[in-house]
Amino acid sequence: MQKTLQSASSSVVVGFKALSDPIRLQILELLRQQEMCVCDLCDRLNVRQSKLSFHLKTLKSAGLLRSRQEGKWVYYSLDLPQFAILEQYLSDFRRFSPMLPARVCADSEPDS
Amino acid sequence: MQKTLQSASSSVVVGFKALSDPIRLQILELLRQQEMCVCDLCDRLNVRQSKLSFHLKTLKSAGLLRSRQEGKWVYYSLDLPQFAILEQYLSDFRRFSPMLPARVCADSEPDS
DNA sequence: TGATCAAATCAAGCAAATTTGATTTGATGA
DNA sequence: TCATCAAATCAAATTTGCTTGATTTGATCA
Repeated sequence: MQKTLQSASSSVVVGFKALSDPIRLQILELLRQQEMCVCDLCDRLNVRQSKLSFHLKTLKSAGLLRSRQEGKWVYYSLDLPQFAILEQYLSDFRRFSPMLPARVCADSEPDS
Repeated sequence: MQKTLQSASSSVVVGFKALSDPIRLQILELLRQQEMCVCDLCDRLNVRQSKLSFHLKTLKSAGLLRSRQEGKWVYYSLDLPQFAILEQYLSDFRRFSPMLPARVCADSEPDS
């Protein structure tokens, strides 16, 4: 059973799941510009702190964010390598799809 | 309010959501090789027909699959342009992230 | 027309993710 | 030590997504 490429490792599923929420994409888009602390993100996104904390945890678990503590504050920033992995997973679909014509759906036994 | 790039259009969220399920990734990986009808996918993935139908609909709504009817059968295949859009969305994070150093979290008024 | 088969749809039940408000943790500084 | 503040955690309520079995739709063919 040869696999053409990687077979949906769970880190890919987790990555895409992390990307599948509007608030989380907004977080990422803000952090694309610069590292930010939780309180800043709260202000800019206008969401409650516990809610933000939940989504930050989701993104961090997925490997998309890193965090760093400085005094009372915790700064979050993008963890770019994981973005590259997901990007690669997607690009493989385009690169290796043979664009074959229809496969005839033989009702049963292929019978040589 | 200038947006650095696209701002998480809902089609991107829907796309990533569609990609965030193991069964759906398996479907895509099978279809990377060739177009297939629902019954073939059922056999190969060993899932019930109604379940598969649900996931195929999810993928198609997200723009990742196309379908084509031929007699009693419906053939599904990858819809590659949408893959490229999601790929582009991800790659923009890597391309335009300035990798700035820490942003100091000034408690309140910036006070010049 | 009626039988058959592939696929879609539907409603009900179940599982997982999200939101909310309250509480806890942990660092800072008086 | 105590007060304060940023952030994480928790339990409960809610919402959303998934699964299942049954039914419906629609095409084919006798």
